[in-house]
Amino acid sequence: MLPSAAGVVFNQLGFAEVHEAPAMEPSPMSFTLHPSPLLHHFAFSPLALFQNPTFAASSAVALAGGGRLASSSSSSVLPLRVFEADSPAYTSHANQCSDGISANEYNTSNNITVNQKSHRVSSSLSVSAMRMKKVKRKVREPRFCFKTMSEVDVLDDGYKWRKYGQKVVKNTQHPRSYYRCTQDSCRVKKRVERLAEDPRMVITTYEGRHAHSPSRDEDEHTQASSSSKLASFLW
DNA sequence: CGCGTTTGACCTGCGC
DNA sequence: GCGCAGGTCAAACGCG
Repeated sequence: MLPSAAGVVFNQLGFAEVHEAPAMEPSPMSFTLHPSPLLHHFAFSPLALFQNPTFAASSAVALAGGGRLASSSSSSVLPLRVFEADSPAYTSHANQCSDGISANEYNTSNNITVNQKSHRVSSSLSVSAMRMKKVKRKVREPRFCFKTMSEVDVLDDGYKWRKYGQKVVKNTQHPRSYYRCTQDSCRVKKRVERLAEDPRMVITTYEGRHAHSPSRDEDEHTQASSSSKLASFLW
């Protein structure tokens, strides 16, 4: 762990982890997310997660998404790392998230090896690497992943998901679940699994980009809070 | 009855 | 070519 701003550390995987102080306290934190032009590339807005009670109750949060994150208890603004689908940085993070490769197993020198081995899963082989192999690959949607400490597997991110599969992944105790957005024309998918090293941590990987707004039916009618306005601004 | 979950079968791509 | 592993499909089932 590399210490950064107060309450925020970058772990070995390069994720920004936001810790409550002390970590035992269950009281929710609130965050201000500064919108980034890159946010719209992703399947959901991290802000919505932070506004969600389930998510906010997590004592530790790690993100690999767009934008900048600022804790309300301090004025410091934490720049989050933004990954594009074909970038090596994204690749390494996506692979680690979705394929359970631990930080110990991973280093930059074996980047290509890891990519090639699991490109079908992550589909984030760099263009040059793909040309090298002269293999035609299906173009995948932008993906990113994050992890949260949570008792529940599926966090409410404002969208409606339908589970379409579950798979036991090799060398892990916990199955990986596959979800698809229930919206007809929407092809966004997400995978949910628990970290092998720490089952308290939930890894969520989003693939694709929603072509619609969140379907939080009743809430939209009953709540006219400024936070929801801000959320819709970000979507 | 409609919608969501479960789960075994099947498909696909990679490494050997 | 074969085996393995991840990803998806779809029928069966459960629940409100």
